[in-house]
Amino acid sequence: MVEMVRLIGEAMTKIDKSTLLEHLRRQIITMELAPGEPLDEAELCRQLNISRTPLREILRHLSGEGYVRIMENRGAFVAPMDHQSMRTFFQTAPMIYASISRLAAEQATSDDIDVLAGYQRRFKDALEQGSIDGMVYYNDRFHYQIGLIADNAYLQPSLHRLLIDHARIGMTFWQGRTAENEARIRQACADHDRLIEALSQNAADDAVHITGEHWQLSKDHIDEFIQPAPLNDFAMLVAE
Amino acid sequence: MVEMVRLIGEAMTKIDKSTLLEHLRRQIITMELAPGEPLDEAELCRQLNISRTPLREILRHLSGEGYVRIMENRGAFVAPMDHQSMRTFFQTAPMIYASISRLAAEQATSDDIDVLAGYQRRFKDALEQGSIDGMVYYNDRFHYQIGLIADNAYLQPSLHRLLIDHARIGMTFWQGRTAENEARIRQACADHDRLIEALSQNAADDAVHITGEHWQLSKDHIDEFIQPAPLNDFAMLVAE
DNA sequence: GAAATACAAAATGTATACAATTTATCCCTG
DNA sequence: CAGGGATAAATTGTATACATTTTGTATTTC
Repeated sequence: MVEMVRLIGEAMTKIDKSTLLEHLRRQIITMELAPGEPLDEAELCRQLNISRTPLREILRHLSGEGYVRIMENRGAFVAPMDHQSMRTFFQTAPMIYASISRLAAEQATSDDIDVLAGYQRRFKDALEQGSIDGMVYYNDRFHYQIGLIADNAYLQPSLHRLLIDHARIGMTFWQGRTAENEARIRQACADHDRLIEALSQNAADDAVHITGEHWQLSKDHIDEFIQPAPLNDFAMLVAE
Repeated sequence: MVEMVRLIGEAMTKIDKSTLLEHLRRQIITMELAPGEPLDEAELCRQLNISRTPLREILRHLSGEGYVRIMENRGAFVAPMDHQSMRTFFQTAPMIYASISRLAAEQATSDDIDVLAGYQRRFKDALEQGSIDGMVYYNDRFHYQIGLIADNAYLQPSLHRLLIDHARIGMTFWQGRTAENEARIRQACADHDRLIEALSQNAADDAVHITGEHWQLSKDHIDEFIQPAPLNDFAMLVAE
């Protein structure tokens, strides 16, 4: 919302296309734009201060990246999240994350690490300021950057789609105010530091190991949060 | 080229957008449009008989799928293939192919198998007629369909990008006129039949195994074709 | 009063004119 | 004649008007 106001505030000046893309990506992964929400062309044109032609190209670009779904003659929607995608997510993420981490460790240069450390720094800033949006965004950018370092054009599109939904599924991760969750977030932050260290030393096995722990931390939290509260009424009725 | 003429022939009638997409995809994977080739908007508009606005949206759609690369203010190009992408391809394909096969075997329904068998049938037709374009295209569709059966939205984009380059890297596979290569093509065709059988029985391990052999067959051929002809001049000069 | 149809409003899809950028050509300078 | 820069041509990017499709509403019919 803050971002939005800022952009609308500058609505008079010409804003770069890639900035608008980044703006929309951020709104989607932070769920400021909810999954499945319809994206009205006319309204977005007003908000972003561009005409329909470039907006439509931006929406199709985001569609290609998996942020948006476009239905012929029915417009654009924020990529939906259903039960099926959750199941598939947990099935797929560990393999891709591990592969990307290994490749990134093998490829990483000093410059790569600098960029990565920059995102981790901004992530920590957001953590200190208690900015949930910021944490979600820079955590995403951090892992996205590892994907860039891995430099595998075939795995990247899968990683990107996983990151979109990981950000959205994991929103609760950053929100919880319990002491236990506070500790988990700090652990995640520490994982990042360890991962940077492993990557900078091209220690592939270490990087994969840390990534595994990092994934488990996130997964445990989500499992716990989802913890199905079964409706026992039916069982009580038919049991005896 | 045949396709092209057909489309131009019908240029007067209105052609569906998805048909144009499919047409361009086919031209790209069969290398009728060469990797890196610039795609002139005006010329494509004339050929496809549409105006620039929908063409640009089509090109951006193809860009999202990895068939095309778009450079700001410099137009669209057929996705390039460099040495780096070859290396990455061989590194990545086995893992994704295996995963997709396993998931497809777990998910496959009778209807899925029917569609898959349809592509295999058309593949065989192309094989009988000696249509290289047809073999490349329906082989691609066959494996693409297995991706759809696997029904994993996170792995599909990676599979799709692999299939684009597999079709292009493997073009020589279908062209060779040697007896040995003839046998290899028939083996590939037989693999497809075995794979259909395994998928229809939801035999995941079998499907993965067959996929492994199928991959190895393709890889051996490509290895052999590429067979590096090392430049020994330098070694001779410095050796003694 | 519910269902179906016809009409009206709104949204998306396409064509075209214009603006901005890139690329090619020509001329000038050294 | 090579190198550099200004100008012209070509190409891409954007805005807008119009066409088509979808969606909502009201009316009709049973």
